[in-house]
Amino acid sequence: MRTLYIHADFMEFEVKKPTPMAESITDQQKTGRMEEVLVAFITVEKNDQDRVEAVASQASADIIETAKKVGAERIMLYPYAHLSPDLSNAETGKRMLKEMESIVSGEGWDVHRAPFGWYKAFKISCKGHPLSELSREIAGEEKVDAPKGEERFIVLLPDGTEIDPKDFKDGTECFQIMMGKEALKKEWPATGEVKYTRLCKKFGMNWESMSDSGHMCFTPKGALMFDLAADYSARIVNSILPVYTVKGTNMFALDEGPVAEHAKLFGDRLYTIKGEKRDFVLRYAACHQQFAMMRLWNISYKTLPFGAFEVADSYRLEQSGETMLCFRTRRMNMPDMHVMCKDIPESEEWFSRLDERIYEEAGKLDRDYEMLVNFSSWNAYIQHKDMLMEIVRKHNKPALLHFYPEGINYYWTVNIEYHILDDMKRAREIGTVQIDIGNAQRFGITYTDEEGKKQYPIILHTAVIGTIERYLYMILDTAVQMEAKGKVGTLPTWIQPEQVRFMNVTDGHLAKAKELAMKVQSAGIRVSLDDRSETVGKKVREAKQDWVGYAVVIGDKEMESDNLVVFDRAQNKNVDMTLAQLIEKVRSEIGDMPFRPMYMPMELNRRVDL
RNA sequence: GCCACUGUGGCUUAGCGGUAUAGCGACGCCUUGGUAAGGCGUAGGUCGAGGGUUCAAUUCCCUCCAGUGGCUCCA
Repeated sequence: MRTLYIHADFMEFEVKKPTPMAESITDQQKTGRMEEVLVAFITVEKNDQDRVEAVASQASADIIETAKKVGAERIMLYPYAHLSPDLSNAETGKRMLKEMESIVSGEGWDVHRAPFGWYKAFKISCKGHPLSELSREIAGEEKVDAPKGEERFIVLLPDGTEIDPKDFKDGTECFQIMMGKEALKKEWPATGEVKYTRLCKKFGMNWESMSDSGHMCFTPKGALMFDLAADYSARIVNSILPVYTVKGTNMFALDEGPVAEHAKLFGDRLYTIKGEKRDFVLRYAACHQQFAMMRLWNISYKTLPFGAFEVADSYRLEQSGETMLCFRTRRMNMPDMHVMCKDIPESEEWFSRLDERIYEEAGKLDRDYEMLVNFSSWNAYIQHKDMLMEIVRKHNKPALLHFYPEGINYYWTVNIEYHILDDMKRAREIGTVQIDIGNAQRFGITYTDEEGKKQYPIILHTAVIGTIERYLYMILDTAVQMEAKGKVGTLPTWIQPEQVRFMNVTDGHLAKAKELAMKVQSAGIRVSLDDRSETVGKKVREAKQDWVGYAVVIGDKEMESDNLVVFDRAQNKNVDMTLAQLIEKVRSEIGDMPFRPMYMPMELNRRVDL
């Protein structure tokens, strides 16, 4: 259906002569006039024929909403065949208009339906304000997954008690805020100034204005941090179980059955592109690729469980007004692992282990999670209750259980969203783990069991540190919160773009500074050299602004002695140490975290201003 | 997507019906300086895009685009 709305001072019409499909009308119905009216010109299309009720209710709702918004007092429904080349048959058209008339009047509106199938003359006076003319296309999609029943929430305590969220007053601030938002539909608390974007800019993480909304670009510092986080995500999964690392494409044809089915379950937010012959969906996680590969693998029960892993560029068409730097993007990078398990008990065992690791990784950044546990049905809760109780007891914290309306065919049965409380007092989901019982069958992934029979594995989905972007968000937010407490904001040493910077006092000290920098660099540390002809004060100022971990001035004193005066950002003071001690200190802080060399020249004199 | 606000050189920004501030940065010269900005100078902008009102629009109005905040959404 296509519609055109005009908010008018008045609208009047008069029928001229009938067309062959004209409805029979009385003399009284041959003219009509309304004032302060929203006129809806309506074209019923062929597509609407098999779903008159859905279209009529959607269109009526939209008309009423618009009428309220513009402040119209009355509504006129005006059949108007000229908005579409693809008309429905006359029967459908008449039925649609009558249906809409009854819905709109049922809502208490003064409504007038102009006769169908007559040539009419009309006079209209459009108000001309911005919303006074609007057009719509109404698809009237049948809601395939129409929720049956209500969603509900329960707070599950470590002692096994189940509490209604509105009666639960304990738990962390994060838990209360998450519960308020999710279960009690409370508004977020008032937010302060958004501070993390300052750090995004400082470290070169920005929107790319020449792309679609929600696409980020990273200049060298950000690119380096990004890659280090991605390296780390790979290291984590490989330390958990045997992992097959793969690389895939990011687009899949929508005419492939499993892809289409999976897409349907994902709902809107699909990012699609047109190809030459086929239409494609951009993957919203690594699922497609890994499942498409694994359906071809010969898997024995002896090799289970194992993981498949990729840092997958993933795409979701988030609403444009909803994008948020490093947190909600249309293109994101998900370190996505799927764990193939032979049965439910094995999947629960590994679900628990992944949960543990997810908490551990937040802990390494001094952050803590609260759990939002989603169930696709009450039965799923009963089925996994023992596992969940074990998890809740282990963390000794409540979990907010969310039950989706029954009867929706989700691929997962249970998933946990792990939320942190950020500087703006918002609960933000970072990590996740899910149990998937649907996709093995959908994609035809099987393993051979002890008796030589084909079985469908249970698949766990997990992003242990969340998307790379969100992990960076958590790191930057942690730094923002340090500053909020009056401390100097720092990044963990391993992910600092520049761990050490040397700066010479005069030209005469440059060779020495460079020599020391090279030594530090060869120890596997990112080091820069401020060789510009600037004053020491200025160099130090900029080193501090750049959040360099350790800054060392090289002058006459350092020419003569091995002792260095090192500015230590974390302590925010100067510390005396030798070069060997400095190297040892930085290396031990990096520990066994990933290392990459700098993504830009060592010498500041050579650097362009980014 | 909806509502509100914002959009001025690479960045931060002043201003306003008569084509525009300043700082940082860049570039040049001087300065060889010891832990958060050394000095002087030069270049760089058709004030987000399009349309309208006007003798004249960066300034007022409309539309669009982009960003920010809130809402909604987040199988």
